[in-house]
Amino acid sequence: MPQSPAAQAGRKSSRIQVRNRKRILEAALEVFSTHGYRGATLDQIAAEAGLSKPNILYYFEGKEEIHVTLLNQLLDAWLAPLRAIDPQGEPLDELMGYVHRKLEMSRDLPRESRLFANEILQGAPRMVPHLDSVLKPLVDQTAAVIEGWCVQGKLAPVDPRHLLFSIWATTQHYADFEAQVGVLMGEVDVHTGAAAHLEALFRRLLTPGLIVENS
Amino acid sequence: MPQSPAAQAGRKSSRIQVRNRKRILEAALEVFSTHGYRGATLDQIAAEAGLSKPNILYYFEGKEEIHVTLLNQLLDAWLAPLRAIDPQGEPLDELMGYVHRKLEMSRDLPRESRLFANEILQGAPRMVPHLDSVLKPLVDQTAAVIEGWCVQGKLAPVDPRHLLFSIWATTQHYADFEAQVGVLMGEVDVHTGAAAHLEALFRRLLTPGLIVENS
DNA sequence: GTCTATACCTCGATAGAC
DNA sequence: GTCTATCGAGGTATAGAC
Repeated sequence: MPQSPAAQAGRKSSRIQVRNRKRILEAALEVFSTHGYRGATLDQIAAEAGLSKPNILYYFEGKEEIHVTLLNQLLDAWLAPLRAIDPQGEPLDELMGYVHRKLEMSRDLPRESRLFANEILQGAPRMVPHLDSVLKPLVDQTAAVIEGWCVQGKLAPVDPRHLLFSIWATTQHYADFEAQVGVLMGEVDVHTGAAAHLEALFRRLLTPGLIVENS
Repeated sequence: MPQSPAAQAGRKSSRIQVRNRKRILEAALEVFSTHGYRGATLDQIAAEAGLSKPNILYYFEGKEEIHVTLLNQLLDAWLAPLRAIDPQGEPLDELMGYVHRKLEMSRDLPRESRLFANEILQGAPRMVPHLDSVLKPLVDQTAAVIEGWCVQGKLAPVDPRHLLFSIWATTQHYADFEAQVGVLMGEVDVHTGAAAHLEALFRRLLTPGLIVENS
């Protein structure tokens, strides 16, 4: 009597099982990110994955488990640039590097961005525990580092958390609101313009000792 | 044979009809903004409005018409601060005033913010025509004004459209991602801190002639 | 492991009494 | 104008053959 892979926690999986789970999650990312949790259907995911609907449910207990698995699995990669900030590095370089890496992620991984945006926008019903246990400690830690840089005078005084919000908001905007950006910018190279703009925006904010030029 | 109010285009409406349509739209704003279009149900809207489900459908042709009506009706109020930018005013004051008005709208009208965010995030299927006919001309016009200010040296050189994106993204972030902001900031006064942060962020970007202090 | 068939439910919309 | 009752589509999930 074969047990569903969804139920067998620690058991070893065959290559085909691993491959199918991957295909399902890839398809689910595509569908959930464009239609939201409620708007996505198992039919769409099955079609996208090239499997039958019952076969999907052989690998996952249900729609919700697919979604939660996806969120938790992608959060690590999504937060990698934040973890990569080096407390020993040059403060301005570290933060500007973070801005540009986040912007590149919006360009290269827009589906991930929209997946999280959809979830948080609706109150993060399936992610609050994870936000609390994973994101919050990481942000607290990073905030302390930035705070230290400010005290040392390596950065202009800034509230670390609001700074992070601004970086997230401005960079992810290009992925999350792409429909609107597309209408307003037409066919121009959005990414290059955005990179230059955000470079100016955050460098001016963070550079210590800026004053108005005497004329 | 009574005709549904939904069908009678130009006919005069009774006071009770006006009131009920208002109650339905108010309820719909609450429900659509927290669950998205697909996640919202007529049952929820009916319960929120204190009416029965068929009664809702006496006033509107269907779920979609309620949503479209809501979007088109609220877009005007939502864009008011942008229209309020005065080409004759002091450039820096006009733009900083816009930033603060947008931030106050995120605090006072978070449901409107999330309603639009949900819609645009999923490709704005029911709003692209309106974005094109209403938002785009307004943005083009405002961009020209800002461009002029830059040429006159009243502002630091800046791409007007990316500037607007940054203002929208940073201010609306506090409404759209409130669930995440709440987890990361706890019970502190978010609005006051955000206002101070955005004041610094955009004033530094836009002030002409900033240089690094000689020490 | 994967399929067809189907049970069962939720939801949008309608019928028809009042 | 508003209600109860209900239809039919579409959705998640399961049964059971292969």
